[in-house]
Amino acid sequence: MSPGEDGLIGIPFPEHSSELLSCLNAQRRAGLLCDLTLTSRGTRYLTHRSVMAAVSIYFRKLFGVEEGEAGDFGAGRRCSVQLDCVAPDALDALLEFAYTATLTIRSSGMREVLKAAQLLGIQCVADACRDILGERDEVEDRAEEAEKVSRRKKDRRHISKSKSLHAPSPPPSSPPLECRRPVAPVPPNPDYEEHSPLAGQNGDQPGDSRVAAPAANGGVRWAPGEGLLAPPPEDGMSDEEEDRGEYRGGAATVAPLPPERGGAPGPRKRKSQMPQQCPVCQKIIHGAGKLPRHMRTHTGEKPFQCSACGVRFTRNDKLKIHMRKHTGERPYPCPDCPARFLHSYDLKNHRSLHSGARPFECPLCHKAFAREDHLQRHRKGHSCLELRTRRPRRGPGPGDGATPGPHRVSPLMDPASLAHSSSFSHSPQQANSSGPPLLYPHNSDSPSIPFHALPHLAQSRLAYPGHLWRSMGVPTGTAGEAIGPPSPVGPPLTPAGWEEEEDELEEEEEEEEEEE
DNA sequence: CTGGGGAGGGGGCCC
DNA sequence: TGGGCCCCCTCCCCA
Repeated sequence: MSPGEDGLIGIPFPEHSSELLSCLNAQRRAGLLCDLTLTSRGTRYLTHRSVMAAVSIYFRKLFGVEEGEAGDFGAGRRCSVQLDCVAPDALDALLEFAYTATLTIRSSGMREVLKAAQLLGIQCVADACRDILGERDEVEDRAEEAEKVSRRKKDRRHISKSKSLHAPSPPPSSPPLECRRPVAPVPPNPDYEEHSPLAGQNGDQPGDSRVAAPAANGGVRWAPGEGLLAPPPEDGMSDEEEDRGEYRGGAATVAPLPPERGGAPGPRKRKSQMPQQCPVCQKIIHGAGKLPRHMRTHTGEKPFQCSACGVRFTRNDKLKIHMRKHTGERPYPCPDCPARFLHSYDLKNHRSLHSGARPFECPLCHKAFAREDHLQRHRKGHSCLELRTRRPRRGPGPGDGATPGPHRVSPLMDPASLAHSSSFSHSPQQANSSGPPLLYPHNSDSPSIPFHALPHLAQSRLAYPGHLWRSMGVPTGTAGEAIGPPSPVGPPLTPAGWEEEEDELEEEEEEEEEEE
């Protein structure tokens, strides 16, 4: 915190967003405070306009949220929307998704949900369905190509620094990704007009606002960087295509994302070792066959049970290690003492005790640690904050904070380095861990959205569900790729404002290094 | 607050 | 392509 400045501290409540969503869902199920009635082929669904506007481009446009005017849909007025072009099951699934962040659908209904998601402008759902169906979004291709270029540039950096708090410069070699406001609805398309969600429908409740949205609204789809696009020809989604999802049959709550994320454009073809994106947390999972393993962290499925004590595990290799406790096997003996360990990494940590090596030094108080996680824990505590002094810029010798050992420790206690720390990952468990004020979950390997990319949310300090970000059409590339207006982020969100100057200098240096 | 052990999860390599 | 195995990182818990 700057001297003499009444710095603001953002206290994270990681559970808030999920609890909020859960509460809203309970209200929806109870019909409480529902100000929107959706009707699909005779089936009515009560819901909340604000929620639908949050997840759906279509409803955002319909309610005038984009233009900042609620029009006839102002607060306190109920309205109904007829969505006969959306199958009831698909609409139900989308509503469940909106309130639970989980899409539960049957493979056979995937295409209906895809159509509904495209009609309503729920991009992330459309993405997931499209991926399962083995279809490709050309707009996404371009975005991913740009992301790939940028990611390569970032990978060149040995210090992972998040620039999420600073307005990034677009990579010169990559086309800028823009988060544009949707343009005006496209002219009516005869093919879509006849099943436009809203055409010619009346409200059916007292006080309802009559919805007479342009017919073409129902036939649009949203894609980042493209505004609202004319609907693709129906043959663009050939019914002859087989479902190629990895979760075939029965209800699918998860969906594998395209291996092309970050990969080569062109026809959809899985490449070995190609990264896949988790449809739940949007995390990129590297390695063939690793996505199902990762998905079990979301589903809680633990198919591997210990025959001795009944403890269950998500992974076979973890069960194998666990079994060592029963067998007494400790395959990693210390050559310097009788100690034996279950894990190789434990042995590695242990051996550093013998050597006395403390390669992990706090750049602020210069205290050295044998283990990196201990250093991280130390830095998360407050003891070091009070001792912080300006870090020596760069230079040789111990304590310079640049290269304190075999592992290069992120030298600054700035938001960027904090964001890089695992405390700011997507994992709710990790996010629960105590730490300095954080802004939103972010991991340099994860597709997080910089705050400034969404100026209307820039004042918020809460983590925002990923599906909402994506549904807003914001490119979910790595931080620094979504190009938005100049950051309106106002008050300092962390007590690290005094380091901003250093950060800027360091960024300049890094840019110079890149140019070299 | 720190040291140490254990566990969860991701990535690489190989089959 | 998926799974096994291993290594590594990080977090949690306890002393």
